[in-house]
Amino acid sequence: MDKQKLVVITGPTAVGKTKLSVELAKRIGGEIISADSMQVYKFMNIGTDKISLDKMEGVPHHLIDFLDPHEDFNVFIFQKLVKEAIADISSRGKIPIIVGGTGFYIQAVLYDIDFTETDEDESYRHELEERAKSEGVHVLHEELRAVDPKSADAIHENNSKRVIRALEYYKKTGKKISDHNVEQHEKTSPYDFKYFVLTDDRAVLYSRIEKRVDQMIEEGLEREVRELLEMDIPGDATSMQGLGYREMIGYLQGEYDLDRAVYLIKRNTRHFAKRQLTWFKRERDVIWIDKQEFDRDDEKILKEMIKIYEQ
RNA sequence: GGUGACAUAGCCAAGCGGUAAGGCACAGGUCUGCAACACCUCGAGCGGCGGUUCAAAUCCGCCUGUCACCU
Repeated sequence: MDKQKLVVITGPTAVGKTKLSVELAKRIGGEIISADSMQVYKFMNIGTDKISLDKMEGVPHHLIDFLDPHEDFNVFIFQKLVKEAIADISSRGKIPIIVGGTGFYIQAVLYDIDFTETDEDESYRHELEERAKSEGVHVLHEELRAVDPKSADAIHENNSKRVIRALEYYKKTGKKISDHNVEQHEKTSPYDFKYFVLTDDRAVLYSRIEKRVDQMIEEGLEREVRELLEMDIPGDATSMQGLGYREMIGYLQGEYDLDRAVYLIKRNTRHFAKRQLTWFKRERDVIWIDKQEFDRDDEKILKEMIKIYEQ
């Protein structure tokens, strides 16, 4: 049986994925699945630059605007929902188009990485988090070295999140996460996919980011964040860690003024874009679309993408 | 015009005679259940010229620039 066809459109934030994806969906008979860790949340529209209903132009969008901001979200949940969405879309004879900038999520789908080996019980993780605070991460890193030296080498000891996860994985499965990673990395994709990564000149990208942040402020990001706080969403919720939200909260709580908040949002978004680019550079099987080479003309870019898609 | 202060990397900033802290930005990178997360790596020889000294970013002189005050 032929593999399921799949199109991925990604790239750094503000590169212009959204508009292009709707147009592509219309031309190839596709539906869009968002691969964005923040656009899943309801009531978070301005800061996540969520696509509006009329801009969807009738193209169905999945995994967007459905989750309450109190809820947690992560790759594992994402992966499960995406599989359902893909099945749903293809059952209707449409092509799933995954659009979004969360590289880790895309990878999880494309290579069907297995995250299911550990259960839901988080008590051991909490215990490790406590110990990291009281005894220091260094101790945990040494413990990791004793059971899984490869991971200890790969994970810097300051990176407590990853040290803890590696330890948790070992405790729960009796296996080394480094071995698991190697296994998963060797997997071939169950899909017949085209993985497009949009990019542009760095300076152009950065100025687009700054312009977009200014726009968000004009559109009322402050009000949006204030309303979320009034809904009693804790500042440390996954949703509130999103770019723009976290910084606005600092401002609303009086830690700094609005100018500082805007500066921080711009800076952090630039950093984010850079990290995204770094991520995609090391991914396999990506097709880079440098907007500069197409005179930043969507029509030319679409033609190129469709040409590649039909191969 | 005069008097005084200051001039150290893209920005902020230590240094006070012994061979340039740190922070931010920028750049590069790691990532397999929080990923819009978390984490790592990374630069100059001190405004210019001359002098003192074994040794000067550090002391002296002149020049240039900036700021402050005065006329």
